Amino acid sequence: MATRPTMKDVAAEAGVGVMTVSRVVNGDPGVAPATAARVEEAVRKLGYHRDDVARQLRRTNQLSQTIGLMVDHVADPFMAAIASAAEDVARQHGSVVLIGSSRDDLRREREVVAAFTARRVDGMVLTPVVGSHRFLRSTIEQGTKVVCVDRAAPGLDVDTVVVDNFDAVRDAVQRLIANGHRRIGYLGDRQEIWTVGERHRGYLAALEAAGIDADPALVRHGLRSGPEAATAVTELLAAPEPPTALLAGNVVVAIGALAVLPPDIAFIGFDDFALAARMTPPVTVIAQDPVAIGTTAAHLLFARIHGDTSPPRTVVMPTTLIPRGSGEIPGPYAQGS
Amino acid sequence: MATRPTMKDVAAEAGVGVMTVSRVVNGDPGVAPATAARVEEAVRKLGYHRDDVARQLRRTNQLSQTIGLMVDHVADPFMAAIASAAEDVARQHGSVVLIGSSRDDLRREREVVAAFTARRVDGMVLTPVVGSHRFLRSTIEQGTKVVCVDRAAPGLDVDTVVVDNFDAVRDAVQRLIANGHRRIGYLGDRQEIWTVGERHRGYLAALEAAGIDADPALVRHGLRSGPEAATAVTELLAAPEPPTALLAGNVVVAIGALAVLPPDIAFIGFDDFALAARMTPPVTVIAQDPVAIGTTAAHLLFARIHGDTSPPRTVVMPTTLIPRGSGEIPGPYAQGS
DNA sequence: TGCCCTCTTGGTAACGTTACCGAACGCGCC
DNA sequence: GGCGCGTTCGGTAACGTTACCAAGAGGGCA
Repeated sequence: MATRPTMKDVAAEAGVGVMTVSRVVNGDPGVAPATAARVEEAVRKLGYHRDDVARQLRRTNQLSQTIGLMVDHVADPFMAAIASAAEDVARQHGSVVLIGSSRDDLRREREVVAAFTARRVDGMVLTPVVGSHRFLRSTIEQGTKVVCVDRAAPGLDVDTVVVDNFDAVRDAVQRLIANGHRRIGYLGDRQEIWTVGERHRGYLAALEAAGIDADPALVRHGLRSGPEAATAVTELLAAPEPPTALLAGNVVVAIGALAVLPPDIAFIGFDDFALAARMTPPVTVIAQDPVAIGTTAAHLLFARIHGDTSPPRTVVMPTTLIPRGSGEIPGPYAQGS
Repeated sequence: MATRPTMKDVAAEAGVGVMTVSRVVNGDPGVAPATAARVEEAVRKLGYHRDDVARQLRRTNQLSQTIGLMVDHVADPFMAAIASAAEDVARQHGSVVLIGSSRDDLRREREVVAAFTARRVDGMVLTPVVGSHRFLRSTIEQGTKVVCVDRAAPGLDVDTVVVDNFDAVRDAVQRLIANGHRRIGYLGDRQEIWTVGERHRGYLAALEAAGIDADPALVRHGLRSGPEAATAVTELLAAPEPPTALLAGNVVVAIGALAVLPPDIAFIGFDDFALAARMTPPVTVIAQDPVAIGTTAAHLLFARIHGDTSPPRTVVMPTTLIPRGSGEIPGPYAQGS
């Protein structure tokens, strides 16, 4: 196994100095075309690739052209779409993306962030988990840019891209109420997650505005997977006074719930998903645009990396309620029924 | 904005030499507890993080604890599952993952691979695109390990993890034929992609074995998105002699096709997807296990990184045909109908 | 007391690159 | 011819870390 060639090897091969090789490799001006050709020939012959590790070390206050992206779980389609969008933007800026999953574990998030900063990322996009993010303080102070996406990090004064979770869920629940439902179930992930908390608040606000007492028996928090959500639905519906409508707080929960949901129960899910329109009945959803969210977050990050020092801002992206049928199933109090 | 502290700063703060700081930071033995405590205090006070860029430079023949993962498109749920599995394995080995998408573009693949090697990754997992991969030769010779996943790279002698694409599709098409279909449509991505070619060959083999002439009018290649697949289905079904059954070569095509597919056309898709069982009719699929595939590929890669020098091998993971209904719709030649 | 051995500690030289400076060369002009 | 200038090139010193070696302190033993 050949050892990796260095500029010195290339220089020797081409009969020039290392500085000339450096200039050619980086496309710097001031090299005679004939010399450059000789160097490029040597580069090809030896299979030389510039070593960015050494390069970054020397160019201390330059950029590493690397950003980090930490999401809850890469396999989650919503997060995957954000990741893909972020990667596209990074590419436009000549950067690559380090990826990591927190799996909703603060210790793991810490480790991922540490691994990122140790690799001198220019900045990172995070979907923060529950807990204190004070450990990010020193990282930020040392110049690493941070943008939060999907979830806000309370106590951390950074750019944030979120959607109008509270309004969206409140409006959706109001819609269910208007369609004649009073016993509306709520299925959500861990309530401590910012997004989840906002959505739950929206649910409660809609009930309160309609003068409906919130029944804790209709609420299930902490659902982390499809099967957990399915079990929760089965249990809710087996209760003495089952709900006539359900709201699912995210797409994982929604898909899990739909696997066992009878077609006569009204249903609205947060996040759109493929084939929602082909279900029986077609599924009404609160749609957000993960590509737009990821793109916006990445643009904010690169603006910071490139010197934007304006005060941190929070961008609220819109959601759209897409009525397809499942959310329009009338409830027992529907007018005219 | 404070500049990033170095070991020298910590050493000055703690009143020790840099070597002592290095030892403490790396948990090396041979430092008196009292001294170590003083250093750790200084580390905390200054918010010091080890600079792995400099570390890697010095430890030239050591590992960078970074691997690359290049897939066609991160947002593709199949690829996202592989990415997630690979990240989990990487984490077990204390490594982080650089991610990149080729988007089926050889030039882009080259750039991503170059960006990976420039960052001295220990190895990479690739889903190679169409084209020659000779440019990987020098990278491999210089010690970067490569594992191909999902698709083989013809002409590249590396570990590869694939599924039995040919057999799986041939068996699925045989099943459609046994159910009375003779005009069976095929919807696929670019035929030049290894996986796609294998699946198409399986389709042709099943037809030939049954003595059915392959009708090119029933075959659509090069479908890169859901909408393209939907259009293709609409066109195929509008033809004078439309197919009575369809086989979709991957999940993106399948989901696109299902958006417009009438319920009386038999259908089998490659790759399982959420809620396939809840469609009307429930969708028969050839399922592969992306988590197992990604995990296997990552394990192979780390085995190589840790010194495995046995000859490259190809691991063929199993697929499972899951009959749910859509693939069992009888055709015009069904017995007893 | 002198010697050796262990424990702890620090100095120095790399790793591969680039920033900074200076040198060599050719050319035009006084 | 001498001088200045632009072009092309190379030497040297960093970047922050670790490998290697060496040195001082302290203790045990002859």
